[in-house]
Amino acid sequence: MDPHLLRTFVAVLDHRSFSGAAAALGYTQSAVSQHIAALEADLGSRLVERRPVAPTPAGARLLEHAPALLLRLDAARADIARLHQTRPTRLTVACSPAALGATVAGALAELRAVTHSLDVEVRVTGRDAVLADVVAGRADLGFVDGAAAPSDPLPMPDLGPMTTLAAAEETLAVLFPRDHPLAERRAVRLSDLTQAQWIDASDTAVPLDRLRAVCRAEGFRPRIRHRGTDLHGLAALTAAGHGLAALPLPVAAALPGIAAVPVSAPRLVHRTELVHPANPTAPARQLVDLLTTRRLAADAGRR
Amino acid sequence: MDPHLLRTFVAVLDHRSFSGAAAALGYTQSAVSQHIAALEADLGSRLVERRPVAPTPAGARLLEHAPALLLRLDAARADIARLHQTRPTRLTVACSPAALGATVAGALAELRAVTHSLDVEVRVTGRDAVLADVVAGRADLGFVDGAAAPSDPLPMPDLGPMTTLAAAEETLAVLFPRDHPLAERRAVRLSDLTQAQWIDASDTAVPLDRLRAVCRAEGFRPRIRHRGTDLHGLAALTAAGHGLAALPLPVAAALPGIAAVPVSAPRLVHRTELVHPANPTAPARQLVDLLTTRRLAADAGRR
DNA sequence: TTAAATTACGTAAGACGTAAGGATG
DNA sequence: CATCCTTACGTCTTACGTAATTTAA
Repeated sequence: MDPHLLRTFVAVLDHRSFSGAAAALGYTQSAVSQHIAALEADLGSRLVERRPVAPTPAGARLLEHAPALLLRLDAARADIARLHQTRPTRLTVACSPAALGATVAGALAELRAVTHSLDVEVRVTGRDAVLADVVAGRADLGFVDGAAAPSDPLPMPDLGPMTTLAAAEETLAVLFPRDHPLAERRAVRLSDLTQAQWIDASDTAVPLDRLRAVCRAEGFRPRIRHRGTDLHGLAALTAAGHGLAALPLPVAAALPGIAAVPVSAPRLVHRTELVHPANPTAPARQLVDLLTTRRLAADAGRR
Repeated sequence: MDPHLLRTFVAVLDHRSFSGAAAALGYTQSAVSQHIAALEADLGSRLVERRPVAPTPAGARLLEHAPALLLRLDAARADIARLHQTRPTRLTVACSPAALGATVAGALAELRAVTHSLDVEVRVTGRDAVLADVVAGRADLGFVDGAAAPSDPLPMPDLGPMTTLAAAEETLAVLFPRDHPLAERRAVRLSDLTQAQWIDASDTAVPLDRLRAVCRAEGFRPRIRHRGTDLHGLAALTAAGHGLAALPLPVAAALPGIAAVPVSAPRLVHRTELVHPANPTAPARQLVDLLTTRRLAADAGRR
């Protein structure tokens, strides 16, 4: 199970094609064919159904492991690379769309005010890509968002030594089209909406399986899928009646054409967490410190 | 980062010797030396200090990833192997020592009574080895134990698609020597014992870092280390005054020469969880079903 | 018939063992 | 000086590309 073979395996199933994967990876078709054959020989099962290209049951099992494995391999490499990097003058922040709210933007502004000649780059990507970027060292730190019980941490996959820090907690809201019967409500119960039409926008809004988990309920069946990280596009889909979506209230309230209604039950918040490697880069540590002291100040002020 | 190279890397640091690792892995010293050199060239850092053999900082980082990576590689292989296995006539159960209490033993007995010609094997190992055995397919399922708040799950590392099931909850107890001042108490507060002398017996008793985690306190400093899975030996160490240990009360009460005192605060239980792959073998599923119906019966009886 | 995967085969790189060479306690 | 790691080198295996062959929509 050479990582190269796993990488081509994943690419083949992503592209649903041997030749497509070959082009993407810079191999010839033949090499890709040999890779898959080698993996299948090694594991003693057919992994890929050909024409059309699709995973066999064994291939499906392998697909549950291979991406995580490749990610952690990158994480190991990045962890070591961080050791002999010289103190960098650039801070790269990976961020999921709903995490880029006032708290995060404000903290970044404060950081730029405090530091001189610090080049800050913000990459807005899907939730999984944030973690992947941080873990593989393509970003110094990341902000991920999700729904959770108040002061409960978000679940994170185990990809090596990482530290998380609560960055913000906001009211969770549901996006309705303006003419929806519930749009005028002061609040809605999420558990009443399990049978509603939802938009599967796992990169942008709170993923539906997360809603299922925090509500401990089935349902939240998607009607349409939204790819990408475009909040306005998502709002447009909701406004046009394609389905509902869950977002933090401050973000949702600023979106045009929709009604944002706070969630009253179960008691949930929208949570943003900062995640960074256990051995962060210097500017990353600076931002972490800044957010920590901010939180301490806020906590003190609240008393 | 070929898995073979990672494997020798781990072996070298385990054995603190190139030649020792070579013997263990069936290579020549030379091959091991070349493996390490190849890894170091690939990652661009020295990973191993020689004479004496020890990890460099970069090597230490890699050591946080390599074992998990290798384990998951085994997990992937085992997951696929389970697919084309024929319905087996043997059930292999991996079990940590404190998990093998009345509930687990009883369930196994019931299973043997119900099934004909089922060969059951129980492997008692350390906590981590239970997971490794299950994940790598050396056991059909495992029982792990630990301390937790009532009805809270034990934390599990993410090693792929796995299912856990609460198997038993028992009172948590601390082992004292008979002549200890607290030995006659009806109950003790764990939080009062952070400064006591403890035995580091992470394979057998509740690991000290787990106690720190559930108490949210520092302390529980080990005085002596106990390796292996021998409950009676552990009791002997405690009886001789080497230090305290935490175990489930039913197990602890049966040990000779010591006093077992229930823990009253923080509110904690000793928890045993069954862990099995998402695609379990047939007899594993049978045992899971048996335990589930048992729990349902117990829950019904309690009302 | 044609797009697409497999097989055959040649070259070049890599992996491992043997054995000689260094370093270190 | 003895132990243990490294380097040099020879052999065998493996990986990949080119090109011919087979397969399936």
